Amino acid sequence: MDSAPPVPPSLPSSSPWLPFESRRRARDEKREAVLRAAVQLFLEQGYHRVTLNEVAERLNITKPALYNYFRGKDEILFECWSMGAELVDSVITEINGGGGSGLAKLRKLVHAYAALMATDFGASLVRFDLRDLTERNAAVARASKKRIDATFRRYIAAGTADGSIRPCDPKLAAFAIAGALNWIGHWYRRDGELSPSEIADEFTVRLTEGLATESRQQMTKKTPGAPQRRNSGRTTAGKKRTGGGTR
Amino acid sequence: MDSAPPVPPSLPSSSPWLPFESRRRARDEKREAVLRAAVQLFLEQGYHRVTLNEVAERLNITKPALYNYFRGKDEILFECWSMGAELVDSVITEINGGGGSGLAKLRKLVHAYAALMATDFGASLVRFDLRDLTERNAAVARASKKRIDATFRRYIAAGTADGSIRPCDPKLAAFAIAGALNWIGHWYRRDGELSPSEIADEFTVRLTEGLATESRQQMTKKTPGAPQRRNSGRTTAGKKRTGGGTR
DNA sequence: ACTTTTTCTTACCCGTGGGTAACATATCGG
DNA sequence: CCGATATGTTACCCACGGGTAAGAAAAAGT
Repeated sequence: MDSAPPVPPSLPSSSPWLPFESRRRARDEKREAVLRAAVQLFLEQGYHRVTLNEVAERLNITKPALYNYFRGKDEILFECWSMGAELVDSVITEINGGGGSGLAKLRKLVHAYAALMATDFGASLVRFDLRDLTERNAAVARASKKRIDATFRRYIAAGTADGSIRPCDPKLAAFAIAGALNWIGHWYRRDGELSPSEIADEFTVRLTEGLATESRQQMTKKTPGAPQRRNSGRTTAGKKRTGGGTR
Repeated sequence: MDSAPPVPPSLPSSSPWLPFESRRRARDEKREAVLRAAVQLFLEQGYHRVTLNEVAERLNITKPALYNYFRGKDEILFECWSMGAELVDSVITEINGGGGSGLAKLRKLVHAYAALMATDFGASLVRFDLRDLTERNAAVARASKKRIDATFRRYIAAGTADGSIRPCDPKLAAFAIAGALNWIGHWYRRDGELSPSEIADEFTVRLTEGLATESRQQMTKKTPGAPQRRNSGRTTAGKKRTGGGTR
């Protein structure tokens, strides 16, 4: 729990860094506790119906205490949103780091993203209204969303280029897949019949089976390294400019 | 503004019914005008950020005048939602009336539903928060949503039964398809690059190709006689042709 | 022990916006 | 032309909730 900070034992035990660090950590923990309480309430009742008094009450403090950690209600909302965005970002970084065909990467992303949608911070990505944020924060959030969307399209485009995915419009295919995934955040219930892993597994299959070049077959962990291209023509030629976000 | 009531000149002008009817119709037209203005503002800015004064202002009246037609803000929201629900219901009734395999019916539903998501009242189905309604109205809305979801599952189940759809879990398949469709209501923009019919066509293919037993092949354009926009420009670069601004 | 800094509470402000009351004005049947 | 009904306006109420000021209480530093 408390990993000893790199304090040389030769130093007097009165090192000012330890208290400082522990204090900062305590503060961060409290800050995060606020976010956990807030995100739960926001998802449960909706941002506008949750009062800061309620958030504070759940933490056994009073409303003004919250202002020690956040500038205002909308910043709390934004930080919740950011927590979710960071989760997605780390997933993407992880996948980018690994190898595999475009289809393989897409499947990894679908699987992880589906599981994320079943978490509070993950769901907040799609259930919070960016218009509740300040313009500055909203811009950050929009940029984040755009990067995520671009990742879906990039994997799909890469898949059509390497032959693992049939030719299709990456933009619309990404919309369809991301839409189905995002919607999980709206219907998933902790006390429901479906477990997050069940959902993730099933969606991974269902959302990509229509795209794969290799016809239906068990998609094992190992994606065949050399998928025979049934479309031996210059598949890359069909690649449409996807990168260009017009906005 | 005041379209002359269709009064046949042959009838005696003293018929009590015509004035009554025309009056009631005028009232209904105004009521609907309120809904059109409201749904637009709600989608644009979000329910909680729209004031009744704004709605009234757009109609060149004042806030209390709205109370001649609605009991309160939440009822306006509900009526907007209901307009969308009725559109879906009529689509379903139409499809149920016709024949075809489970897959065929599913495709018709996907196509019509996708197009609906690109309309104001259609989008309101998925972008309004049911928790803003009274408990009574929310119950009605939930029931409606449930019926729609059940229809998706029924078509899928019917498809697996008649062999047009491969075996799968109807519940999760319906979630995936409905999710992708519902998400249209969140990203579609009138001034975007994609026309509603393009979206509907593409989603019809993309969302069902993984389910069909018969492998890929052109699914012929036996799309139902939905009044398609004459925007038959084949290229994806559909111009930002957006006709009549209802304003 | 003392000061200083951080944290939290009590008490309050006040803009906002849904909703209402009272009154004015068309509209209609007769 | 005249009441009755519908429709709309001006002026107001007031609950709600985000945000702040001032100071107590608890840690931390010395």
